[in-house]
Amino acid sequence: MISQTVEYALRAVTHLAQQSPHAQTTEEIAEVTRVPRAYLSKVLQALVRGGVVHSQRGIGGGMTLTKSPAEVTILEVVNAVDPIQRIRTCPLGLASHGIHLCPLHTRLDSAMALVEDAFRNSTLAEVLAEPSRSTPLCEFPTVPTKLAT
Amino acid sequence: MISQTVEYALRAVTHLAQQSPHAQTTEEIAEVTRVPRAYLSKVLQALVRGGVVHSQRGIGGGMTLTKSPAEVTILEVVNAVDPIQRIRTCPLGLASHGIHLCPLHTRLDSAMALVEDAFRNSTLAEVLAEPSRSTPLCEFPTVPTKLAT
DNA sequence: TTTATACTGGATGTCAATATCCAATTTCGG
DNA sequence: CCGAAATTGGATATTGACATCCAGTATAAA
Repeated sequence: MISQTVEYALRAVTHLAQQSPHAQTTEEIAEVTRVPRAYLSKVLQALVRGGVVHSQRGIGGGMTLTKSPAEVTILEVVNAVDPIQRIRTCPLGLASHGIHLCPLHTRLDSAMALVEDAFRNSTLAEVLAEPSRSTPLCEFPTVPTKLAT
Repeated sequence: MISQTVEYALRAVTHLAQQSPHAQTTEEIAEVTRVPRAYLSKVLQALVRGGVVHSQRGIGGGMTLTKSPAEVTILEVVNAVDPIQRIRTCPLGLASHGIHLCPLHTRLDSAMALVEDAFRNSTLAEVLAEPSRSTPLCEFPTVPTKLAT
């Protein structure tokens, strides 16, 4: 349902948000997010083309978010690499269904709309701010507990 | 997002529901639903294994729903051919996230849950009964007729 | 200006989803 | 029983998603 590429992209921008506004190299991101380095570079390229991420070559360069984490939605990230496929015309090519989908495809598209809305209403800042027992990408709790590992 | 296989499966069971309880051959379903015949037979096999569809060989045989259209949910059909992938453990394999997903993956899984719920609360009978300008799988508006069962 | 660093783009490889084909099997009706 | 109808299962393409590799290019710093 959620492609591997989307999963990778979200991990990458989450790390960029955590380190914002400091640039991170592809290599650094790959290690923290456990994404294959070579493939990650392709995913990041898509994010750059999508305007979500800025890239800077050369020493001291790397990747940064183009906006603050509070302004980047999950949906923007998803759309940059693997857009949600909404059903806009009848998949069977039935002319009479062209604009007004039949009940079946209306339901399927509604489900896609639910996902789109959920992603639209979620920002990277919210993901990082949410109190939780675990921190995104991080093996250990940010707030130390007396629980031994 | 929604795989081609799921789309095909839903078209097939929709047609079976429309013709319920009369058996339909793979060939008949393929024509109406515009699904490649050979591939459709594989999809139907999955539906049979999933208990959604019953198959009968030989002359006069074909495919029928195992239950009435009112009892078959979209989710059952989806689960039979390409189950919704819920996120149950941390995709990064972080031990500390094992059971309690981080906020990022919690959000992604919630979106999948939304889809699952939408599909669970939709039956084939509802899809067929819903007033609409177009009828599932049918090119022309259905003319209200007296049905003999 | 030189050099190390880091992204970019193209070529290529791998694998699962999609799709096709056919022989084998079951079943009904004559 | 026999033959036609219909599904089943296995073998085999084809395609796109995922992944790797490397030469080329841009950039900061010395």
